[in-house]
Amino acid sequence: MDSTQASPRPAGSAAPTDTNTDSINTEVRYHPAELEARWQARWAAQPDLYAAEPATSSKPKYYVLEMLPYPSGQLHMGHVRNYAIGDALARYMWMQGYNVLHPMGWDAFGLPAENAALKNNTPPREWTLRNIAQMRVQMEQLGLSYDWATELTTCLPDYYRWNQWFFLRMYERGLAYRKQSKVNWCPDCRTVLANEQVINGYCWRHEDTLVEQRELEQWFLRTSQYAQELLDGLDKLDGWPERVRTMQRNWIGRSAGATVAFTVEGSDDTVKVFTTRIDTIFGATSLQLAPEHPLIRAFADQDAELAQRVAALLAEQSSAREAGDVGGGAAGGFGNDARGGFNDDARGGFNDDARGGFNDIDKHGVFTGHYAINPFNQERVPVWAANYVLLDYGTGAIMSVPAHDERDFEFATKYGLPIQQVVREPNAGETPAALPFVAEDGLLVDSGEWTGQGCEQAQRAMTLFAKQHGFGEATVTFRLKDWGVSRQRYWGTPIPMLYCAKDGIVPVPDEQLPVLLPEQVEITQEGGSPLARMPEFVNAVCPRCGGPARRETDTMDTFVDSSWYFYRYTSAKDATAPFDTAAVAYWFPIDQYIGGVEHAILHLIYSRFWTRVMRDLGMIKNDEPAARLFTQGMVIKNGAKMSKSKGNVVSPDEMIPRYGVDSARLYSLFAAPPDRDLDWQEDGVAGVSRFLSRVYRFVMRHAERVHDAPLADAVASAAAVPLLRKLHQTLRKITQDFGGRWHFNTSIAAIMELVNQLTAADAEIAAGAIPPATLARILQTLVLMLAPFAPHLSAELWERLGKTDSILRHPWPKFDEALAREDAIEIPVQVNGKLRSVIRVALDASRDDLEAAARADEKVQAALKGKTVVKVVIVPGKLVNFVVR
RNA sequence: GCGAAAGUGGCGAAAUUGGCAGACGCACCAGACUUAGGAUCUGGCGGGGCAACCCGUGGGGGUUCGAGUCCCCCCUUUCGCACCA
Repeated sequence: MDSTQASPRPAGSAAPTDTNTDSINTEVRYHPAELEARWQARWAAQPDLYAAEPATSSKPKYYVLEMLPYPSGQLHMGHVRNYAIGDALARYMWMQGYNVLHPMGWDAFGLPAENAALKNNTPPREWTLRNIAQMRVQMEQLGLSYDWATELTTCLPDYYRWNQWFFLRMYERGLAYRKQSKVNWCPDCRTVLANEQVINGYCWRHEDTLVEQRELEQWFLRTSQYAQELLDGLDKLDGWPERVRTMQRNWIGRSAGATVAFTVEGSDDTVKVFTTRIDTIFGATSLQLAPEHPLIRAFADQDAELAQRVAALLAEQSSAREAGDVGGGAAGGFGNDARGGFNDDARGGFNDDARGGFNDIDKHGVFTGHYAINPFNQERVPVWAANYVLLDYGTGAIMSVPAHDERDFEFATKYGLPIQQVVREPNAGETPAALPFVAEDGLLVDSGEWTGQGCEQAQRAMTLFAKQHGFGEATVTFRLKDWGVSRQRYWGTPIPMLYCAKDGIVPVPDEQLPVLLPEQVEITQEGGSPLARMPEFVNAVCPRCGGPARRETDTMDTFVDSSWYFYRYTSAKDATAPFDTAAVAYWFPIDQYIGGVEHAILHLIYSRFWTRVMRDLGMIKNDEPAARLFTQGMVIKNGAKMSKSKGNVVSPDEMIPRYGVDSARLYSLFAAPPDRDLDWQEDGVAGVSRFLSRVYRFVMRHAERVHDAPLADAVASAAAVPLLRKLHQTLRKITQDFGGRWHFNTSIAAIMELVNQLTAADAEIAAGAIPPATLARILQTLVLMLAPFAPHLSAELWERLGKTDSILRHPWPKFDEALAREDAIEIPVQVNGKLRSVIRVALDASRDDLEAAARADEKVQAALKGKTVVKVVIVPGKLVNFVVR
């Protein structure tokens, strides 16, 4: 920023004046670029301008946060919209007297930096830090009210060392563990992915890349331990969108039922099945096991032909998955989604109909030749391997009840397995329901001692019976699995673990943290983490025995970084702890969190988990990170999501020189309600810019008149009455919008209406029809109302009005209900529900007054002529309706 | 397939509880001021009709004095879930 701009020019010489002599054109004109640069320089000279007061402040606190971005290097209008919403709220809350925390940071680890390193031969750290510097300049140009003193960058050791610290704490408590298991492998990322990062079988970053399953040893965090609590907590999160809560409920996927052990005939082995319908167990006509089930393996080991058929089943399964890929290929590149927050990592556009087909693949199965015994009725049932049974859900085995389950019915029909009905419709005499009959309101038949019971009663009784006889128990199953956090990538937090030949897995001691990520590293296309090829990183000393140890070379999922970052903003420079617990106790939970809905499952479930872990470590008191969540809509252009591949990305760098920051921001709030998608139209930005220009010229025309005037609402002239009324109506609406619906588009429309009315009275005002004290009130209130939305223009005009205090902390004005009240209102008069006239009556006109006034109206009389009035509907303050024949 | 949200002028959108449909803005049209206008100002702007008036909120029914708003059926779009036993 040019230092010569650091002080304001004296009033009157601010903007270049036009050379012509026209009376309107000689007026000062709105030059946003010059005005905004000047104010930004002034603000930059006050580094603590947006600093929150410490946690000891007596003011009520307000923590407003926008999701931190991935530093791609370029802001787009999705970011601008996200930040404009948060910034308006922060500024409003400051003016309302709150102690506001409004920080910003960088989600700076991640794959794009490695890709860029390969492409440009630039080290990931350098590329990332350069992008951050560029984007910070862009943010400063947007005039956003961030306290940069609390800025955090997740790829720097003073941040990621705490990822490692938390990892060790979780390891100590058994919440971080290592296991060999089947994991999701993205061949394009060349790393493992968490379940949350696989969407319909595809990689979340590579929407055309089918995720493979690999058997690997990996680090996991025990999210499943908190599954029930994460689910229960959703009921209390009434400040979160229902949509997000539903998505999380689906993801957690709680299912209550029972496990029942079937004995394998001719052996001591049992097969445990999970069922939510133990009441239908008398109708079980086979067991279906996942093809990968250990028992199937055991059978196959002794039966070459079976082994071959199971292998064929598995092969078919994977080829069916790939068939689902056909036709999905046109979806188009990375979803550089236009919403703000973590963006460039997030992809959109998953729901092409062409994909997802493999979810509904044909059912295939193989009979193993073995049988199992139903413990309830001692019947033999055949044991099958079936492709529709999932290994990693429940026990990987089911009892198949074709009469009462659609999938089992389909399978049994195909393979000719018996179908045994054990539940009938509750009302006798009805024609029997078609099978499969899946409702749970029926009565049991042919079910031994439970025959005649209702389904729910039987479920309880049969579960208890199984428990008492030692072959079953009530079981709750969750879809939510543990979070696989190992990544075979370089640009992430090193997992602070060592492998010693003698002592096994050994955690890095706290005092050796951070385990620094080496900066000089060769990024290649080869598989595996480049860290594994660096002896100076890998070779370490075992802290237990002093012998040689090998360092873990996997890094952490970048979602670890964003799982707790908002806590550190409260004490971002703390070198001794992840955060100051007293500061967190004051600031948490976040009062308002704002970001895109694409993290409804990912970031927002991980951070809810992390919060609970920290609570159980005794570090914090809150159960949830954020009391309120707002998911803003995307910015689209020409009917499509902004994306590089479509070439319709709009950068603030092109908008700002043309229209100014205030215009770009105001447009992003004006063009649509913030929760809806916004169609970017440059003409619309121009329109908003014209509006700000009208405000500027109007205030500047009359500013001199109000210098030194005391403020007064007192109505001293007839001309002032309608203007003051409109002023207070507008103020009331905006105040209510901030506290309620957040429909800033209509807030801004209301200010436009006010300005239209004021400029229409321009000549009167110029002629002195409004006393200076009243005019001062009007102009100041107008400027204050614009302050959350157009901070640069407001600051300028505030000063031009002769105010010397900072508008940033000036108290938000209070509306006056009496002044806002209309003294007369227009009431529609209908005849048979059709509008016939509008009458003007006193606000408190009685029913009789209304009817008399309506009947006196000429148009109403014409409409009633020759008709019989059957009824008159009168709603005082609303309408009059004559019902006639 | 299941669930949710949405569908209003040429465009973005308003209409907080059933009560004047289309606020506000864009685009467009006409005019003023101009040597000039991507500036500014004034007026117009859902459709039909000279008019009185009629029609109009995805389509069809219904409730009501009165429906964009409530109920039923259907269509379309978006989002979520989708062998979870």
